[in-house]
Amino acid sequence: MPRSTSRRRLPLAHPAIEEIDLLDVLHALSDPTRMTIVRTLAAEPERACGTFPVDVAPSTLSHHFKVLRESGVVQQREEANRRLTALRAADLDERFPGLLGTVLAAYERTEEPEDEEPGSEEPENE
Amino acid sequence: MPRSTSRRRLPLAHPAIEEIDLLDVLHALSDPTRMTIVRTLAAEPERACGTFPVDVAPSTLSHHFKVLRESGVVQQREEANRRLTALRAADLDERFPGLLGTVLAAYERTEEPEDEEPGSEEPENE
DNA sequence: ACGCTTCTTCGATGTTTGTCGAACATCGAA
DNA sequence: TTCGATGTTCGACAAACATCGAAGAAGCGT
Repeated sequence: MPRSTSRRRLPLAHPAIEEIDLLDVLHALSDPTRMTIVRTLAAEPERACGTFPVDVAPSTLSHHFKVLRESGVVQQREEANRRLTALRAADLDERFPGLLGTVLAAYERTEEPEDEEPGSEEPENE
Repeated sequence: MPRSTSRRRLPLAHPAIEEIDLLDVLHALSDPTRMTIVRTLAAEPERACGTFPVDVAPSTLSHHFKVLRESGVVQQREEANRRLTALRAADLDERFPGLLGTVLAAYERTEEPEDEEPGSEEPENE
């Protein structure tokens, strides 16, 4: 059996900062599941794939991570048998200043109550 | 014969400000043709459908306007023969402060040279 | 009344997308 | 090495989407 030493170890192609396309980012953010992932990531530095508060099959989740990664929104690194995902907040902010923050703020403003926030959960009154 | 007086005159259903959905807006903005429309509109108060610098069939254009209108990004009104489209910049800014401006700025930052800008066309040097 | 301009609606078409289950790969632990 | 936990890749599939051409509707001009 060909021991390719590791297949998941392949560089995990992330786009360079200058390669990040705005339309790709907007598209990546326009899906509910992916937006949840991004919001969750905004509150934590890093997180394993399987630990996100989304309700889809593992393979579907994997697909969404691929979209987010290839659009430059998130970054993934291998750690043992897990894959840790992080927001590329700084990179995005360099490429598109203020964009991520504005989008995130816009989302939170919309879904204020009765929405289990992944990060802080202070009951905000509108 | 029922003179409905006009069919295109129907209110042209636009979502109310509070009805505007962020994910719908992001999706609307994630298409190249629609982004061009929005950019064009950002430079002018109003414009007729057929006068946008996009290269698609009229029916396709109509479809894109529908997406933009139903997501709350643009507003359309009848004027004689034509349908005038305008950006709902103020509404969007009330709903999602800063979003439109940030996205637009992000786009311009990306496509600096060799992109025929719909608005001003001074040869800017990067 | 007739035609011209503008724009929409209606299929049709081919592509992309979100979703799943099954199978596979990797790593750590027993 | 055998297991279990984690994730990915591979079809498959239905729904959504961008696109077009043809046909239709409204209004302006002649």
